[in-house]
Amino acid sequence: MSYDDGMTTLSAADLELAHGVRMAVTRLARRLRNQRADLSLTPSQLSALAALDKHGPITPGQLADHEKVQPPSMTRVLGVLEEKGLVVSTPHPTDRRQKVVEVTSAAHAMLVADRRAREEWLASRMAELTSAEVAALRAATPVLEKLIAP
Amino acid sequence: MSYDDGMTTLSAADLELAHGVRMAVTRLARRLRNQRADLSLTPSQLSALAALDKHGPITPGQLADHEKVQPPSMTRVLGVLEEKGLVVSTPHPTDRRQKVVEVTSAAHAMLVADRRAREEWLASRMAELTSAEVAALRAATPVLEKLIAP
DNA sequence: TATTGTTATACTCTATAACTATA
DNA sequence: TATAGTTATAGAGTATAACAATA
Repeated sequence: MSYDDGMTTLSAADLELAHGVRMAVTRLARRLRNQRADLSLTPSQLSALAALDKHGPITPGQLADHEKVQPPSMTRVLGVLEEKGLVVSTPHPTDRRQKVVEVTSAAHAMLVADRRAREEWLASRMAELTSAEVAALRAATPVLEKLIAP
Repeated sequence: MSYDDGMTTLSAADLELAHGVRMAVTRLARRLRNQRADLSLTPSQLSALAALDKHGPITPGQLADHEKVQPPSMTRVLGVLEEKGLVVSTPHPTDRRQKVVEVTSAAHAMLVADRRAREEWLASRMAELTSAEVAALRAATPVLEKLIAP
């Protein structure tokens, strides 16, 4: 593959492989999303809950920053999630203006089960591959991760 | 890889590979989405425009079905796209209740340029891979496509 | 005085219901 | 009478502005 320093032009072969990778990755990601069970949450609610599960107990302001929404929007999202018993809030240990929210164990279990179900779907699809195809997939996974890196 | 006929249990190794593939594919797809230029369109508008570009001149009703929205919603989306000069509508050739909408050449060029830019970004990322890594990617692409199929 | 979070209010997007034109 | 599309209206969701509590 040619080296692109911003001055040279990418070769047609480079772009053709990039096209194939983009199409395959984009479509498989969509298929995986479609396998998601109906959790009766809006995209914003699910995204906030997953971020909270991943980044541990944080304040609503920090979560709003992470999710790139305004604080009043996060107030509403957290209100719904708390009503559903998916998050709980506790007073901030040192600053009484703030509070700290975290996912409940029920919400964590729900998220884990959902990820697991999608991975089981993918594994069952992979069960129809030849061993050479599985090997190709295994070899490519770290390469895909490397593309994501920076 | 073990064969899953719906009765046997998936092995831990199967699920581990599925986990790695899911993570890599999901994250790379997100990175690719983030590379999208700001086209000043809402997700619904962009999705409808892309579907219209792909599936040729069709009626608003067909487009609403494809996009899984109600006809009145599509009326509004198409109104915006028409105002922006991205779609044009013509009378239906045989049924005067219907009409046919299609993307303008400007909109088509915009979509092509946007895809091209994302593929150039990906190609520039791939330029930092070793030739063995590129080969692994090339070998895995048809496998990813096979997983999507149905 | 500055900051965190909430409440008040407006705007956007999509849905259902009602309407118009045509088959 | 049934169908395609539009208009009227309501329900979510998010934003900005104003407010209350605390640092």
